[in-house]
Amino acid sequence: MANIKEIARVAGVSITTVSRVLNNHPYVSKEKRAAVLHTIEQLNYTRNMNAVHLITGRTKAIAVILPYIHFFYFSVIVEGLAREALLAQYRLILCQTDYRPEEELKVLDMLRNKEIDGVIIVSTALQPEVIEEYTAYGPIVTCQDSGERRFSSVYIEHYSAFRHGLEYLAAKGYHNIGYCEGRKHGSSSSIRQSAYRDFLAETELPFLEEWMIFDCITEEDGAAVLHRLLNMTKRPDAIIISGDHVAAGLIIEAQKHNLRIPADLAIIGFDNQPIGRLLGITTIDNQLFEMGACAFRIIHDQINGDGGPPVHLKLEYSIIERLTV
Amino acid sequence: MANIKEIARVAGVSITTVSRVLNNHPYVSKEKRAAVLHTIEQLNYTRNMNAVHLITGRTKAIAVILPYIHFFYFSVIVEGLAREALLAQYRLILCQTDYRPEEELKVLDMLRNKEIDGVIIVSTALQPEVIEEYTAYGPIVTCQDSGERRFSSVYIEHYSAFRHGLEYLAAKGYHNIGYCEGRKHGSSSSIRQSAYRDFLAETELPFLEEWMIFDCITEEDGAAVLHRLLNMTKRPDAIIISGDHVAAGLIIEAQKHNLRIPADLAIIGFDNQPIGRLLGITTIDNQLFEMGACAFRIIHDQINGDGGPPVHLKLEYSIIERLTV
DNA sequence: ACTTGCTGTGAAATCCATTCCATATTTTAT
DNA sequence: ATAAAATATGGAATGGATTTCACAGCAAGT
Repeated sequence: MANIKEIARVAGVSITTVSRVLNNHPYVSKEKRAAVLHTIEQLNYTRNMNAVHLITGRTKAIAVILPYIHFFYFSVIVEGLAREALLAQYRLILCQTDYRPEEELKVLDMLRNKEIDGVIIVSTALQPEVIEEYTAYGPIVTCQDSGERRFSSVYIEHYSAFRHGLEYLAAKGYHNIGYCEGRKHGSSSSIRQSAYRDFLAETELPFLEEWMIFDCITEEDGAAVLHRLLNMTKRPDAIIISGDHVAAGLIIEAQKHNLRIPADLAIIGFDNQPIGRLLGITTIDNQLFEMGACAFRIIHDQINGDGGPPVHLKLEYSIIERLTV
Repeated sequence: MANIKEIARVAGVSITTVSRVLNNHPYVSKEKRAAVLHTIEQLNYTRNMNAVHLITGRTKAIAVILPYIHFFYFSVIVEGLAREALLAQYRLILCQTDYRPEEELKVLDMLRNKEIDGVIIVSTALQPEVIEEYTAYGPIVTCQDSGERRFSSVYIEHYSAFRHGLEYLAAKGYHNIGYCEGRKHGSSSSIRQSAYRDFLAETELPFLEEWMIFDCITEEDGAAVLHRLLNMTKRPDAIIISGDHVAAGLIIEAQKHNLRIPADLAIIGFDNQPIGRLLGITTIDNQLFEMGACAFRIIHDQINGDGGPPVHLKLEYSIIERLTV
């Protein structure tokens, strides 16, 4: 396979000149440029990018850490990332780590290894302190609210968004409010739990341990929630659910059992998913696509700019009123 | 930043010895190994992987070409890919190309550039002939039925699967069968269209141009389909829809308009999505996760094995009978 | 006529690890 | 005791580009 040296030899110029042509540098005469381009064509030459990466110390690649890709939440964020990456001609390395810390650390090590120019953490099992140690090796952006860390973040305020949802339900006259969550442990999950507990405590609304339902990941988990609700001696009259698809599961199952929404059970979801739009689910929009897009733009700026202080960008959520409250 | 030379100097050994330790090669004395490891620790050294990639000519990275990630179909295939990639300790480079040929070609060029060890094409706008030209530079696997090409593939037989669905509807007594498709142009889309036309022609069932409905991508497109159906003078009594989420949109909208499923309209979907399970949609399961997993295993074998002839792996689909037919 | 600045060109250093080859020492087999 | 094999180690070539530096020629400014 031809290399730059070969091109130089055949074209009768120096290696430097070939490199200049390759990189569109000035100060190459028309004749030599043409000769080089012709030789490149003729020998079917392409640059070995690994050599370029080695000498430049850049790869135009960014790693994305997330646990799974086939969840709506993650896939929309990645969609936002990918759109911007395409525009900026960067590569995204999808590092699906299943929330395994050792795998996530391997990805951060890629930053030390110079394999990548930055890391975008969509969701992680790692502590912020651990992530901070890697800021020495390159820019890192999270899509979680991690406080004033040495790495950047794009986030919505889950505490506030969640409370807003609860206040909305309370204002509509619902006083027995349940709560559905995905993972029990997890940074934004914990924030939402505190918001829930704090709100109920402050407003002196009833709090039952069994009204906090965890591990609701899929549509079918949502359907299962209905049966748990039906078996309760005291049942909530409203429920806040992280994920419209889970809410959809609950609603569809509720229809089968003639439970009226919102008369018997009010529901507010999250993520503003298409299925929620269709079913008329009242939801909290958290700008997932925009979050991905912003995360990319931030890291891109940090890679190509001054590499100044970390950016903390708060996105605004909004409650979309529909028919389930 | 420390490099291997520095480690060798400080540890008082040769560069070769450091490399041996790094790569777990035999023939290094306990003492020297310990000294090297200690120095590595002390100087906080890590390999520059770009140098490794350059000299070895391998990157343990595989590019994945697809148009969007936030569609169920693609995200589940990628989930399958990612699981296997994690096991094999390979990196996936997500190349979301929006079906732009020029971007897809750039990805294939990465194979020439030695940036990646292989390419998995989940869905593409390129012609098979174009893809074949790149097989010279490394292994390529598609998740589409492309015939006996010089690149590998994992696929289900869309023609046969689609006909099977139609036969199933016909056998159940439905004779006016409509058809909902995502993109009008596209390789598996065209195959399904032929299957539809062929079947109707052969069985002499009624064929109306307006019963072929295209650009049904989202749940909401599915809902829109209902309104098109309602406005038809002659309406199909059954419909086959590529994508359960689109079917779900149609079904949910149908409920709102008191159209009974399947009495007024039978529906068969594709992909065996969770939302379909929940709504009891009869569907054709096309093993998306498995398709991704197999695609990865095939390319992994080709990279690390003999690099023999292309593999063409056919996966079996199955009709899952539920309540909408 | 003379400095300054721009254009054009190439030699050589650099990025950093892997690996082939040569050599030295020690162990095992005959 | 001696040949053969295994262990241990390092020198130097290699992979393929970018970039700094030095220098030459030529046009413009004073």
